[in-house]
Amino acid sequence: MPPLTQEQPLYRTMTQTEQPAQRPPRSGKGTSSKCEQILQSAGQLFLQQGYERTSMSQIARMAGVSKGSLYNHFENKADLFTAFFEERSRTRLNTLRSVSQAPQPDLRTALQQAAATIIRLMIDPEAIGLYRIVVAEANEFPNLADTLWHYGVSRTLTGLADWFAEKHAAGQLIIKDTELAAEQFLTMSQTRIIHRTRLSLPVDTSPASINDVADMVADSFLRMYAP
Amino acid sequence: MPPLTQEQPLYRTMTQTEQPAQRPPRSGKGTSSKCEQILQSAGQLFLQQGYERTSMSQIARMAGVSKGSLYNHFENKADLFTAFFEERSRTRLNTLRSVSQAPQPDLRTALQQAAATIIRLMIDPEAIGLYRIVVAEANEFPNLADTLWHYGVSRTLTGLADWFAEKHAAGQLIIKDTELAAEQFLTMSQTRIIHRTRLSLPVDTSPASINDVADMVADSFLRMYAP
Amino acid sequence: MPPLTQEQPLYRTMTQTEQPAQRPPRSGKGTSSKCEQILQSAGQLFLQQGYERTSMSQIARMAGVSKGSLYNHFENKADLFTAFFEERSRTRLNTLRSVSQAPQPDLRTALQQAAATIIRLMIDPEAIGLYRIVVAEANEFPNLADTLWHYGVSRTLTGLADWFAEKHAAGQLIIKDTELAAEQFLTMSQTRIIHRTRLSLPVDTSPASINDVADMVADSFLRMYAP
Amino acid sequence: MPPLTQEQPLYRTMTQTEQPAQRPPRSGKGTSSKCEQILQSAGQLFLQQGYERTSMSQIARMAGVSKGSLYNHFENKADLFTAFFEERSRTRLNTLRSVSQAPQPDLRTALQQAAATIIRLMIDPEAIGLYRIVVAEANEFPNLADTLWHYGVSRTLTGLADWFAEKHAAGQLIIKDTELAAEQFLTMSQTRIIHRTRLSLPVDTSPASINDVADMVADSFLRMYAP
DNA sequence: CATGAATGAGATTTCATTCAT
DNA sequence: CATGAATGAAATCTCATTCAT
Repeated sequence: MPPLTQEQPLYRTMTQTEQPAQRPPRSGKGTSSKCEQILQSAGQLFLQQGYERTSMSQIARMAGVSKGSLYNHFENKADLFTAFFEERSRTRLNTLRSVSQAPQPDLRTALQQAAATIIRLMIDPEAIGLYRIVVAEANEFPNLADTLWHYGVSRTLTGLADWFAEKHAAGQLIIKDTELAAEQFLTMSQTRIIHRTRLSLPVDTSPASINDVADMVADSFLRMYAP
Repeated sequence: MPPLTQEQPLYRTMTQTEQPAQRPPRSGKGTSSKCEQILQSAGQLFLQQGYERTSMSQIARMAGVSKGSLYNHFENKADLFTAFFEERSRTRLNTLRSVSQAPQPDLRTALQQAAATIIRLMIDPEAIGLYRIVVAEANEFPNLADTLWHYGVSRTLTGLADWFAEKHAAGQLIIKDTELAAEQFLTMSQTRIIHRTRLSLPVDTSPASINDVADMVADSFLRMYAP
Repeated sequence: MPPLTQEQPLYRTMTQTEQPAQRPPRSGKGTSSKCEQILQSAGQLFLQQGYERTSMSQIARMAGVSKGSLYNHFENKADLFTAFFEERSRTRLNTLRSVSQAPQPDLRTALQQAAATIIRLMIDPEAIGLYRIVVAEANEFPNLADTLWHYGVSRTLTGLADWFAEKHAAGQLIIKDTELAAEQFLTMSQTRIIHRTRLSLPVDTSPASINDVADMVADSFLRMYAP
Repeated sequence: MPPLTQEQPLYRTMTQTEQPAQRPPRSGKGTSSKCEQILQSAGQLFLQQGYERTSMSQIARMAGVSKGSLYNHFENKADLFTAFFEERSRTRLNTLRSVSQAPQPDLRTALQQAAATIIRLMIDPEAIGLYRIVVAEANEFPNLADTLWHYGVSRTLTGLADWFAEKHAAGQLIIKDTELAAEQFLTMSQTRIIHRTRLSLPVDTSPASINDVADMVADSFLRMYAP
């Protein structure tokens, strides 16, 4: 049996605008529950153990299907993996979109809440798992980063930038490059808690601790951009 | 402008004092070139491919030794892996220590140079590889993060914090919590370039681009902490 | 992460009454000839060479299947080993049951025939092999002795004891403890021939020699228990 | 009562006269303590784990010598193994010799004590281990059985036979073939306790239990051979 | 489509033995 | 003699994938 010789880079990096193919479960039959079942189990295992440590047998066993069935729905392990990743990125990360949509009378409060929301969302075990997978497989599956960026970061940045533009127009903030500001805001929100959680370092993730960091982010941001 | 709220007691971050065991190459016989040869090859492969994708046969082949020899020097694959990681962390990451030691007449220039240095060091392929490994194996090898923190982050933070304390004493900066400030500085320096490099996303790593981010970091930091 | 190294004693000793699990060949699909083929080859090799000296590759080669197939049918080498042992014990040792069932007019002749039958059955190469395996692996696989006892010794003893009870009731023998008498009869039958065969010592196993020992057993037994 | 039929010429049992080579530790240097140290450790491991499961590294480690030293004293693993077995057989099994040497006024008591002594000596863990090794390696190391027989069984049988001859001459027993009687006595002593201990089956080895079996042996023997 | 037995390559690890020092 | 690093063969077991049913 010829083994797959897949040392080649495999996947071309997408541009940020390119839309990842919305995989239909290979047949227009709709939401083939078996397919979802497989993706569900695969996801749990991939997120916990990573790509290499997860075997097709494990997935089949957990999904309650035969090993052969996996190959009826997905070409191979890599295909199942990317399908899982896109599905999870789509369904999970779009929650980040609404970071800046809860209106607050006070600007500082609004900023603080936005930062706190970002922190909470990004230390969720699933978000942490997706991040780890992207970083771990950056060489073998460069496309994952595109997917993550597309569904996760990109929307968040756009949302924040738009919001900052409004505040700039309203005279509450003075920001020339709103997109850079958005990136700064997002980066600063990762101070301490998100960073350490990604490394599995011991860290205080209590609401109080999250609020402290969010306070710091809001204050620093205002010092940087308040009139 | 609202004052920065960083009164919190700074929860215990890590066992910063705890010293990871300085592995002797199993015999005090000196530098045991075979051992280093193995570590060298293992390092190259682990950094490129990660833990699971790297096989002991590959390592033996590249090091020019027999498979059995690997097990005369290291108990098993995991042992070799952690030995490699500690050795590389020690020899490579201590360069981060000197981030803030080049004296500059101008404070802003000094800050900018520090940020630029951080960026340059952290997008070095080896530093990126070490980070990826820690994140990828955070579940299986939680100790890696401790090692990385000990040899890399901890020293940098202490160096920055000491420097900021001097500037505070000199009246050039107003910083109550110098350690938090150091963490902010380090986090902000990761904006855009480091972040995207870690994800293998296309990114401009030219000196000009690095300078731009460093400028931003310096300016923002001054806004946050200048008198 | 290295797999768990399970040096632990593996198998708990059964009680004598507990019935060894009647392994189905993992699927009720019938007689799964592949499975039997494997067991057949494994048996031949285990009996000749013992557990440690027999390799899975050898078994696969002799059975004409791939190495991987062995692990589709049996969890590991130890599992295959115990499966083989139970199957052989069941199919081979139950012949011992009928030791005392050939009716003879003369009691002494009957006893002599019984002893001769025991000797013949127990110096059969396969029975010798099974005994050697049990003794050799008594520490690593304590369950084997239970199996051997269950399928081999236990039935023989019961058969003999029942027979002696009949003769006692008929006044031909005076035996209080029929079970002890059965054990004595069985032990005495092992004098010289069985004993030395087990040790691979040179020994005369001719029918004449067997008859001599059987005579001795019958005579001694009658001296001990005749009225 | 039919007379015991033991007229047969007693086929040649073994090379009882043949003396196993008394290995000198390869150099006339006397009792090279290192050699004994190695044999001691090897013995412990071989007895516990058997031949195949014991590695040369284990032996070297336990003996506190280097692996290379093993090969300075013994040609290879098999050589070390047989050397161990002969040394242990010599030093341990000769205790069996004195089975019948404690004089007792009462013949029945003397027989009972002899049987009890045999049982006690043969369920000693070391004796059990030696027996298991012989049986386990009967194919690979047929010589072990010779050694065991020479140092263990042969002497015991001769001692018993001589003793029985005395009693025959004294008119206390009527035994034509004293050697066969000795073999019967030895075999009967193995009933229940020794047998089951060799198989690691649960068995009562209390002094009371040993006395019961010894009583049974003495009584049976007297019934067989008393005038 | 679903199944699960079959496969063969390759993974980690062990081990008896050698040899230069 | 003693040492211990080095070796290469072989052991057990895993895994992605295929294919007949």
